[in-house]
Amino acid sequence: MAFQTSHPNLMAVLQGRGIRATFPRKAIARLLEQKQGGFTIESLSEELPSVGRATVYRTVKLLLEEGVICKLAMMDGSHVYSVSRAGHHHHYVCVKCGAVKEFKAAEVERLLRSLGANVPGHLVDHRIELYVACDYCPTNGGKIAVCSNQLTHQCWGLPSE
Amino acid sequence: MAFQTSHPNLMAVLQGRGIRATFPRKAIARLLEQKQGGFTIESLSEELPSVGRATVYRTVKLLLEEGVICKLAMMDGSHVYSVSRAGHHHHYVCVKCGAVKEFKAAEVERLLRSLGANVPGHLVDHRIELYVACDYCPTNGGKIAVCSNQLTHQCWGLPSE
DNA sequence: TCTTATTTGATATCTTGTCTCGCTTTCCAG
DNA sequence: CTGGAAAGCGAGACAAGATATCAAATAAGA
Repeated sequence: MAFQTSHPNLMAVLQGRGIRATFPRKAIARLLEQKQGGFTIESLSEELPSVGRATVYRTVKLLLEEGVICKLAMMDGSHVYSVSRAGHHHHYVCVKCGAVKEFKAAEVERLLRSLGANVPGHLVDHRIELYVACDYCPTNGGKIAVCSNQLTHQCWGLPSE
Repeated sequence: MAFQTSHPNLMAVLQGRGIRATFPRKAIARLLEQKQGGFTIESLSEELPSVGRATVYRTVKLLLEEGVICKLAMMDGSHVYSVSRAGHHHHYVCVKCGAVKEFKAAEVERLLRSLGANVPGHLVDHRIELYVACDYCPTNGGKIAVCSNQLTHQCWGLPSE
């Protein structure tokens, strides 16, 4: 299992695709580069009241298409996003506070290859999410908004860089 | 990997919980017991025009709570349901026609146990979905509604019981 | 059969996300 | 530096999926 915490320059990623560096996009990129845990569109929008909701959705979609953030499904079907710091990976998600932690495991890839061999057709993609109740998290109804960066940080016991 | 095709009596499951056997519920249960592949709320509602949408949602929710059907996320975030015939299992989903096939694999369970050991907290649940493009399926924009029972059946090459 | 609590369907509402459109901003050619 | 075409913006309309409301209908035990 390997963890990586490089902080990509999200705006640069978009510009590399010929996308203009506007004020709203830079604000979103800057904010996300600092995020430790997961985030929702809702929470992003609240943290950037000067940016329109539509623009938040549009920018998140662009970042998703570039593969620098991930969209994951919570147990209740709602979505949480997280900045993708490693290459291909999967996620632990705290069902209490919505914190997200990436993990990579060679066994998972091996397993997928073996499962794919039994399929009538071919494997196109997959979704693997592990839902965790973090002992350090206060129960707060699963609303990520209540969970500050410090909390999501602490939740997974990450080093406070 | 093991497959099971028992057809549970869905209405009986609900009655066991003290829920009344009304006409709409019996109609939904009867229909689902015959379903081979996945289904959407939309498709259910179309097949049972005499049953109100709200009742379809309500009954599906009851069945979900009883654990006799599964709700899975497609790649685009939309949802497909399938009647759960085995115990704990995961799913192959055809991204072309929405057909769903259950699978059980001891390796998956082993892997989950090992991953769970590395978690700061405890594993509450997980989600594993494999997206497959079935060679036998006509491309139809991913709309399950176009895919009759025969088609989903044939899609996975199941024996025609 | 009677009675009551449950369930239903129509419809309103809510949530999440996309689309539209007039105005603003970016950024490059000149 | 500009000037202007093209890209991007925000507000709000719209769409899809799902839940809540409530008067009327109905299941099921007395």
